[in-house]
Amino acid sequence: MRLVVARCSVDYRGRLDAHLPMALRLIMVKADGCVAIHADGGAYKPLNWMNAPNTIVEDDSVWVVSNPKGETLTITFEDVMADLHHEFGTDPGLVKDGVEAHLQELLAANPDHLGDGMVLVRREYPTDIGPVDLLCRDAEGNPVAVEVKRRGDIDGVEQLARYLERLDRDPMLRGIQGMFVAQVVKPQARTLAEARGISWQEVDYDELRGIPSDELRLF
Amino acid sequence: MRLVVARCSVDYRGRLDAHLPMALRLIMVKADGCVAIHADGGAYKPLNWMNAPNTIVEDDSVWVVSNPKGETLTITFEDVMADLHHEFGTDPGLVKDGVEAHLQELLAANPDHLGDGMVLVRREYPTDIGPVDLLCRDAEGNPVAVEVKRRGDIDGVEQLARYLERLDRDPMLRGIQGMFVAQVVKPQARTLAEARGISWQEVDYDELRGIPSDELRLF
DNA sequence: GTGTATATCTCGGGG
DNA sequence: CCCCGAGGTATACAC
Repeated sequence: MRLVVARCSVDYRGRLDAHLPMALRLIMVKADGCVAIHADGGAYKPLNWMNAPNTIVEDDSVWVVSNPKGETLTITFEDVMADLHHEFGTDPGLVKDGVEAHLQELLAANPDHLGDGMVLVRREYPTDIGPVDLLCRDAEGNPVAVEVKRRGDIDGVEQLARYLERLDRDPMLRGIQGMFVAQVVKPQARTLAEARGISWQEVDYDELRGIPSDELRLF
Repeated sequence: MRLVVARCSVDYRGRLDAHLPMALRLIMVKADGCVAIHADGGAYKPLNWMNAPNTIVEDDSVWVVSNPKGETLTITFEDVMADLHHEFGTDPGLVKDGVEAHLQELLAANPDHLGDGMVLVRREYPTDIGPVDLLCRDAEGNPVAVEVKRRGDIDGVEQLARYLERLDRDPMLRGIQGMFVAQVVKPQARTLAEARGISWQEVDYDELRGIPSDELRLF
């Protein structure tokens, strides 16, 4: 990784045009060739960047970074305060816990949490436009398609509605109900779900995690 | 901005749990207190981060970064290869051109581009689920709701369909037509639009920019 | 490769 | 403050 602290101006031409006036900034060049221009604030997103793969041409006080799509990032240097280089090697990588996939696993192991007598038929039940998260049957044996999200937004309701439209065509699943499940279901999503005849439910991740995996199946 | 190159392990506890094993990385601390841990690859997104506002407690070889929401980022150092500090000052900021808002302005100024005799009624016409980009009337005086996107994806068609559903309930707008406009309309979006009875159109940004602002209104 | 869904999304605007 | 939409979204994964 190369780190350059310098006064510079930057121009990006590509999917849009963007210009950065001359100022002191950090230029970060990673081993894969990607470049990011950081100001001294504003979360982790750089002011400007260029992802790998790309080629960097250093000419005197100007760098031109270009990629195969024809986008270019031009950095014009005025003053270089620091310029250092370190070899990091490949990173062992990140271990995550608590994302949607895990929420889905927990609900699959504890379908009762979604309603008394609810049983799991299949996770990732396929349709011709993609898999629905959980296919269940309720206490009366009626089919229920469950869409799981960490954040319950309007898009997720649309997604579930598209699945339901397809699933309902299957004679085995005729009259299938939809259930939208998330840690937080946003107001817009609630309204749309209700308008579409889809029930919604908020679940607590920590509470779910506290439940031992489906003790009810062990009787 | 403070830049530390060091062997470290990192643990984040908050919206999810995440762990980074010991390895050589860059720790970037910006003037507003936000912290980002970068590996030597993987675009501009850091492996781990914590946004401002937060407090950093440096204790021997361990940093604990915490924010008001109760999230914590713990960095354990083994070897520090570099540690430098620079004052950047506030950045003059980015100038952008070519995003959706500008496309919408250009079309609002030149509704004829969307069809002969098309006139603008209002930009950002409100509905109870959000504003539609442009409300127009065609040469026959029939209402047309226009959704403008830079990239014409399936989501945009869904969005327009939702607006149309609401707008059609207004007696003044009964029978309203939909028009989906983007620089590129993806095949899936075309198919969905046609299935929904929504017309679609691709527009050229540079061509639009070349048109002087609505000369047809000056007759 | 395109298409689809997720994200500790980030960022900005409006109520 | 939250809600909502856009993004040069980036990223992973299926087809």
